[in-house]
Amino acid sequence: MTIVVGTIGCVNEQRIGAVMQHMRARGGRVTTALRAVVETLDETDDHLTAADIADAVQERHPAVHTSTVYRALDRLSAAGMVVHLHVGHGPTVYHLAGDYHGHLACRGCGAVLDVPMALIQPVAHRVARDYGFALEAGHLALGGLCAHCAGSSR
Amino acid sequence: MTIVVGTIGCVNEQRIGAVMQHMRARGGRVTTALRAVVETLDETDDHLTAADIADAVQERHPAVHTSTVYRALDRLSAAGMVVHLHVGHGPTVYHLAGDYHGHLACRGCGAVLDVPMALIQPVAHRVARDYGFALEAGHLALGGLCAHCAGSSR
DNA sequence: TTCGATGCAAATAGTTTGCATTCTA
DNA sequence: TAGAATGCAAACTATTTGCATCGAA
Repeated sequence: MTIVVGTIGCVNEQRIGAVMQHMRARGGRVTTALRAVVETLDETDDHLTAADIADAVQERHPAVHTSTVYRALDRLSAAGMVVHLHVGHGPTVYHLAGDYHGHLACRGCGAVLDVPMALIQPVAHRVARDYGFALEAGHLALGGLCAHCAGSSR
Repeated sequence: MTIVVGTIGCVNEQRIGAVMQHMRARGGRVTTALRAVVETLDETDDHLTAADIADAVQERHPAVHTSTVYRALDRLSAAGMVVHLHVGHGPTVYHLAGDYHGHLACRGCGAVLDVPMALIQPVAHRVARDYGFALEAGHLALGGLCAHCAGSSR
């Protein structure tokens, strides 16, 4: 799979179409709101809050209500097309399900860093072995201070 | 009036006294509410939510308001005597600062497992080396499914 | 007797829900 | 045209804040 990393609006029509098709296949209906939510998530590499998504969607479709965005995200999550994660205090953030990666959240500036899952694997193995615990590391950000904030705080 | 703590209440008068003294030393005042919050945290090994703490405190001191509990927890956190962590969706949970440990939170049953920090160290080192990220692993629970829930879900 | 802490009420943020209506399949 | 999805308002949970009052040092 190719992920084009562009700054602005690199709409990946193919990927969006695939998501829509998947949603329809499982008995859901493809609506303006659903499509707009997926488009918004597709246009960025960031992790967006529900409010971010609602704002972006409403720019093009003012009638779409925030609660509809939440429901679309629920639907997409249930279908496994969207992943959400919790970042410390802050609100839940969402991104399209793609490569499975871990997250580092800086409590200084709020930035969320994606890290390869390989980095988390050793811990995942150990907690599985020692505690029988099935780690879902993509679902939660590890907290701390990023290089910049750690530097400026001393 | 003395109310004997029913069930288990392994009250550690020494530890509580130490916390109180520390709070006084830094210019704070030792109040009924503050003491009750610390006692509540001292009486358990669990990680309690603000609501849990408020309930327990109000059993003995009905006048203590929930917002006072939050303020006491803030004060104790600022002094480094209490640590809080975020567990997935759920509310923030608190415990007395003691040994520094990591947390595994089961999204099935909500249980929070304490794990020795040594288990997290390898990851902490790698993110420090590769990203300059200072991991604060005690502050966030790693999500997943505990042995029991993972077992019953298949 | 001062200033930190409290009680209360009210505000806030994030998210969910009930219900009548709309629109996709 | 059936029932999934929506818009809206209202509820809900967790937490914070303003302000007058109280009480520890």
